[in-house]
Amino acid sequence: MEEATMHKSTLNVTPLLTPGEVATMFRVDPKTVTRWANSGKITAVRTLGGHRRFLEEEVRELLEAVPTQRR
Amino acid sequence: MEEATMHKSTLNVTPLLTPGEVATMFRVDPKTVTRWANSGKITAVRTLGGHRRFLEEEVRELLEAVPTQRR
DNA sequence: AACGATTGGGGTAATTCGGGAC
DNA sequence: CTTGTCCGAATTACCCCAATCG
Repeated sequence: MEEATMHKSTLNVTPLLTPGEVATMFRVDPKTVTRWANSGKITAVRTLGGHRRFLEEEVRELLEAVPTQRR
Repeated sequence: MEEATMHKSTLNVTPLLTPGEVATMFRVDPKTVTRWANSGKITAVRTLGGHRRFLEEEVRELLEAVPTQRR
């Protein structure tokens, strides 16, 4: 579909994830994701109300980052 | 809103298990599961804090008993 | 405005980590 | 050779309640 005929606007938005979604992906508690953000282990964007949102791309990288074993 | 109900988009979810859960399923000590991971016998993903998470699918496969013959 | 679900603060239990030795 | 246990330290989970989200 061409841009001119698209109904929804094609804004360049970086996909964001909620704390709950990130928590699900890592199999941890949402509060744990919050602690990761506070300690600078993961980038966090804030809503105007103070809630955190996370970069989907960064999350996927962090999930793949640590492979398996080490001797 | 529940995870299953949210229409956020197809969030890539690979079901993960904690060391304790895997240990319970195999009826072994969690430390033993850690040893399996360190020796590369089972795949492990890491949380940002260094804790291990295991692939549920792989665990289920490993749990499958071979009645007639092993090895 | 009102509603259910989620999140953000805190505090306190429970797991997990790593090493090491038996 | 595998497994369970011991230890201290670090990480994570669960509890409350008020605020934000959609």
